[in-house]
Amino acid sequence: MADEQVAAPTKQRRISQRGIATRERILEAANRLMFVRGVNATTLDDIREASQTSKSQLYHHFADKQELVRALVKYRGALVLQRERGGLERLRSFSGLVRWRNALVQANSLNNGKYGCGLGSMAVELSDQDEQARSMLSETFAAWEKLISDGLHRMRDSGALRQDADPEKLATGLMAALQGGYLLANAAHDVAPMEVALDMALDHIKSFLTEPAGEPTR
Amino acid sequence: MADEQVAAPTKQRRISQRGIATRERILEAANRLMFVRGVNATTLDDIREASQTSKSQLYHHFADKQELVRALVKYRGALVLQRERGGLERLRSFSGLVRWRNALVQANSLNNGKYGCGLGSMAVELSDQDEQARSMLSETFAAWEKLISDGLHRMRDSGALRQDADPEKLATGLMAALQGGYLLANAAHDVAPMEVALDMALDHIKSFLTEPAGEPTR
DNA sequence: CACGGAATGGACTTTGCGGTCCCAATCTCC
DNA sequence: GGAGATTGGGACCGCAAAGTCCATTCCGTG
Repeated sequence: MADEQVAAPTKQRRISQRGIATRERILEAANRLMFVRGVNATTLDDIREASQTSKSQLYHHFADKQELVRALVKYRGALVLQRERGGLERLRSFSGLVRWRNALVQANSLNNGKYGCGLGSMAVELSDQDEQARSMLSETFAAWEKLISDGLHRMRDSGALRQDADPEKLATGLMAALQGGYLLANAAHDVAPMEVALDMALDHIKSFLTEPAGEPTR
Repeated sequence: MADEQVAAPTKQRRISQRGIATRERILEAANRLMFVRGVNATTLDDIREASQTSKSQLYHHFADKQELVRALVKYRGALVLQRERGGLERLRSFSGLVRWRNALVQANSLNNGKYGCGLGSMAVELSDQDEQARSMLSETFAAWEKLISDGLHRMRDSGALRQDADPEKLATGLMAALQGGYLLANAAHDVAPMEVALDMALDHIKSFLTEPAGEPTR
């Protein structure tokens, strides 16, 4: 968006392996720090120190803090989607959904509910102040929901889910329960609300099962 | 909490009507600005200007920015609870819940889903950086949920809700759906996800009704 | 109506942090 | 092996925003 590529002779900047590694170190540190402190409360000096780099490196790889944050949105989005793909792309049954729920709950309980969702927190903090970040986050949520709805579609196609179930809406509802659960758990410093929220959403999906399997959610 | 009241002769600071009004003006301005820009992105000068006061007033009424923010947490919490009491304390039927849902959706749709929930946004922004604010917010959420669960208790007592319904869990689930809905709506700049989320939670509650009234949710 | 404390305006100070710059080290390719 | 690039360190700059201070005005009270 900054450079016009027009017909500049050979203007592309070469980038070495070392450079890539540094950039990665910066993003990794930003990811870590901003997860626990929030985006706005994390300074570039914090990141510089944590990533063992220097100011010039930060500005060598990112135009300014906003660009770094945007890169982080992309980075974190990719991480989450990758992780979620692992847990969702083979989803074919309700019990698979329960396992998915349990994994998220367990991960969050390691922090006693603190910090919330890496994407959700950024969405709240950035949506009202960086349109570009907001739209990337919105797309990432959509992709995440699609992983879920694809699984629900498979369940519907295989007959596990009734025909009148709406995978897209069920996925949106589940995502909202997840995000709301993260938020309440973070405020309470306790995973319990997140469990209740996810169980509600799962019960709702369960009500669309063709054979109402009554297994408990954990 | 700052001053020990012990037995100091007559040490309490008198406060005039005018002083109260100014303090109120400051809080009102802070509330407005921080709602749209977020807490950290709003400066004291913004607030000073919007409230038609001066720096000395800000520091006359609040020790520092953190104290102002904490006062805002209390202020906003009181506003929300007051508003919600109006919509929930007479709750006795499922259709009352639907009306409550519609009011929230409509209010949020006026902003096209932007800004989210005044309490939820603060919870995300502050939970990881101000323990006192976090715990106040957590208590406010609990009080809000109690307004809901009280209504559900009344519904259960009157026989509208089955005995095996758990009002507290239903209320937590509904609150999570609401907060998650706000979050997704804010990221998408579209109320739709909030509607889907609330409808899911309401459907879940509906599944506990004794006579499954089939009226649509709007 | 005078006195004291509260309320107010706004200039001033301080500081944290984003952003710039320059020089050195290291790499790459001929 | 040397020219020209990229990578790197870190001092420095500038500004915006938090926070201080004091002179002045307002107002309730004896």
